[in-house]
Amino acid sequence: MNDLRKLAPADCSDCPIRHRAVCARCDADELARLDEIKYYRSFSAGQTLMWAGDTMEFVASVVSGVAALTQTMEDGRTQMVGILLPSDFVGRPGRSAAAYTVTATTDVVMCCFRRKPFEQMLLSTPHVAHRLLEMTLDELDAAREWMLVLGRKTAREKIASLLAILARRDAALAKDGSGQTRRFDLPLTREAMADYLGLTLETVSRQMSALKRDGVIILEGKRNVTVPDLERLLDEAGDDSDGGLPS
Amino acid sequence: MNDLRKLAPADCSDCPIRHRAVCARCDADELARLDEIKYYRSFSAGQTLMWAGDTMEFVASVVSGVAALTQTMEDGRTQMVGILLPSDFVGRPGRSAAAYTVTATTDVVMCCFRRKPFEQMLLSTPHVAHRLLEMTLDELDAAREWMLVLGRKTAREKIASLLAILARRDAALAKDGSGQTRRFDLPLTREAMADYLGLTLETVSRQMSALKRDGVIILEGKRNVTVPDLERLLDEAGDDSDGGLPS
DNA sequence: TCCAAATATTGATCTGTATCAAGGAAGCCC
DNA sequence: GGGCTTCCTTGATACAGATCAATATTTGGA
Repeated sequence: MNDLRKLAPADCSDCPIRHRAVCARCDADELARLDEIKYYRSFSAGQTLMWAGDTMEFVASVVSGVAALTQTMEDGRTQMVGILLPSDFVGRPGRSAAAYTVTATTDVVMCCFRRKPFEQMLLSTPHVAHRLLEMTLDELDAAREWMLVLGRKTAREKIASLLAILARRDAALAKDGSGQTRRFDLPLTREAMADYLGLTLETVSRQMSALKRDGVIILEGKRNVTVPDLERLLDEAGDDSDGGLPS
Repeated sequence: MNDLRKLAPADCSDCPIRHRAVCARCDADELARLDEIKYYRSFSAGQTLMWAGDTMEFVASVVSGVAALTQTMEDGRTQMVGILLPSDFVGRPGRSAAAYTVTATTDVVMCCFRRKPFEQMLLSTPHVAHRLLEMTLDELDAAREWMLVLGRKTAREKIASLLAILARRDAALAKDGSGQTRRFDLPLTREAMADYLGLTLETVSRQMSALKRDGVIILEGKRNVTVPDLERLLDEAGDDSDGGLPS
């Protein structure tokens, strides 16, 4: 995730998946086979798509919206372990039980593939397996980058890191390129941000206010964020200049 | 990592890789091809195998010893993002620059494959790619499990979580099965433990002392740990009974 | 065998974030 | 349009873990 490669291109608003996430190199025949085992599902904000431990009937890609992968301890402490943006893939071929709880944080449309036939296809279509390996390695990098955020950054740096990811993603989506000013809608509540960052929602709120007071971001309402100077934000995040993303 | 599947079986002390990590399903011909592009390298404790950003000439599997993947911020804050145990794989086919710094925490022997020919082999040998996908998914699960530890657990729970992982791994290696008492050598300094757990080394030391005082562990010297009651330790780690590992 | 360096322990104090608590703003249904 | 409900902000206080500091133990080399 957080990878430009995973963003839906403008010319496939219908199903970005077929073009990018799974079968960038599929021929017509292979696409037809995928179409056969594919179906769409919609979820509304707040809905849980699957619970950790559930049997998964499908693997899927996000067509639109944002979903969160979370792990929870017995006493209720919750950690978000991943965020699914359009074109991200969820599900683990070869394992039937879901490892995490998946919750829609906005309205979400998923493109699902029935698991068994998809696994068969993996075996017979090396470049699909290859693409999946590439995507999984990207996610592993993202998860490890996030470990640094969770383990070593201050609350302010954590917030800045999250905003930087969202600002870049949105800029890429909007294709407004290298414009200095970035403006986007937060797809997460303060509580969801806290769960992603290993903080409490009060601390998130305070740090958002502090970043606003210091002019690092401009807040209109609670969800609309403008970043007047991306460099400044990255600085606040403690990232060594480019944060590992191609731009 | 932290996966039983990745442990060297007793019958291939020479090179566990060929049997498990990469080519569990290779035929003689394929093994011969792998042998051609394979060589061994030794590193002594404390040595850095590669720096983040370095060009990697090879991908590799750990034959023996323990190595750490770390990320560092400009000001020196360091986070360990992975620990390489025997039979773990390191390197990213398709990308030449190393994403993390890799450091030997004990003496280490690696089984290296030259990168270019290995990538070729991946393309022509689907089950190797498949095995790699499986391993990468395991690592992703481990990384995400660790995100919960970093983001939400207390210092005491973090220490207990780390000890639990090491205790299980060692028990599996020693094949002493379900014996209640587990005894092993810590392959990490207090500082390395701190870097793994997102703590300071003083806090690690204090919590180790506290766990010792409370009878959760018995310490002989600084590095030899005995766990009289694994259940108790898992309890201290806050894990819901089995911590996600098969046993 | 002794010394120096590396590693670990323990204590005193400080501080960033959690926790507890009280409103305030925005959406949404009747 | 009033009154829920949900989400957010802000303040006061507490505490876990960081930091600063001193000492102890182990290791390795001459």
